[in-house]
Amino acid sequence: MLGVRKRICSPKEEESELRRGPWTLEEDTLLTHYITLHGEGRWNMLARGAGLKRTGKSCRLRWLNYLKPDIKRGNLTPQEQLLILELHSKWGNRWSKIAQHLPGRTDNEIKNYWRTKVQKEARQLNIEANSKRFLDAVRSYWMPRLIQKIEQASYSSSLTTLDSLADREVRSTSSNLPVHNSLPTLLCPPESRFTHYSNPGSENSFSVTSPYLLSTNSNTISQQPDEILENPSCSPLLGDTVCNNLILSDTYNKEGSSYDMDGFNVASAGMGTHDNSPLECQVAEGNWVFDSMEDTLWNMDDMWVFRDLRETGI
DNA sequence: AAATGAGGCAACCGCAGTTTC
DNA sequence: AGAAACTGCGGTTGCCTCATT
Repeated sequence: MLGVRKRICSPKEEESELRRGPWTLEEDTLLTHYITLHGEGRWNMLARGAGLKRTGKSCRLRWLNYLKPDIKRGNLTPQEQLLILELHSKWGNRWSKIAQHLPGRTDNEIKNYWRTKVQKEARQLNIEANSKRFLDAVRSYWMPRLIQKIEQASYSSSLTTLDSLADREVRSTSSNLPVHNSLPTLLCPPESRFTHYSNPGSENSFSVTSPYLLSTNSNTISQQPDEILENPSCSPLLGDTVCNNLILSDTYNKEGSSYDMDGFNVASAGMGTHDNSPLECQVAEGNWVFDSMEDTLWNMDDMWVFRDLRETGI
């Protein structure tokens, strides 16, 4: 495709000068500075304008996957992992589409996560990662485990909150904060494909009737009715009873509310009963990342359970 | 201490769709 | 209108780091 458009130099000349491989700090600075002044877009022109000996593609990739200010760093949170699993089960390898629902995460990062973590586990278990069997396992075992992790983290954080309140001698004023009587028990017999949580001590009890479908727009999560409705296949799998104070999303709000990402639903404090209203979450931004948690989706318990699952032939 | 292997991730490639001239 | 350039996406590669032998 030889250009009709004006070129500063011929493609061959240009190509011979092009740099490849890892970006240097100087290149990063040049790119960031140029984009700060002139904005994104027209990447080939931008590359030349910034004085970078890189292709426009390379600049775009570097910016979108690494330099852009709102990019999140660090391990994926259990919530994010859960969302990835759910959305992947729905859309497959549509990484950019999935990434749109995880603010600050890039398609590349999600793709890498899937390939290094999820596919690896599937390989080790001799299951095709895109098979229905694997999908069932993910939905029946690993998603609940993640939810459990999320709730446990929530529980810990609420304890921490209470402790810190106590330290400040104001605990008595916050007696309305719910305290879990017990952690949820995962009751998930191998023969069942459904997920059940129970927390006998909790008065709050909900039913999950649809996938944990959350969509994001900027920094908010909003339920997207169409997407949920177009995915009836997910509902039966997740139409399970969940007790306790935790549910990720589910019944979309017919009034069309949206939720703050920071409020992404690990419902703990102040949760009412489920009455088809959107569930809200009291997890503050600082708790969104569970540093102490394993960054991997699977742990040894998961593996043990899954081997059990294999034997039972799901 | 050196060699080896695995994991993680940034970057590249090829293709398809869109935009620009 | 059509060719060229641009953009975005998904798949793949290769390099770096760290753990293990």
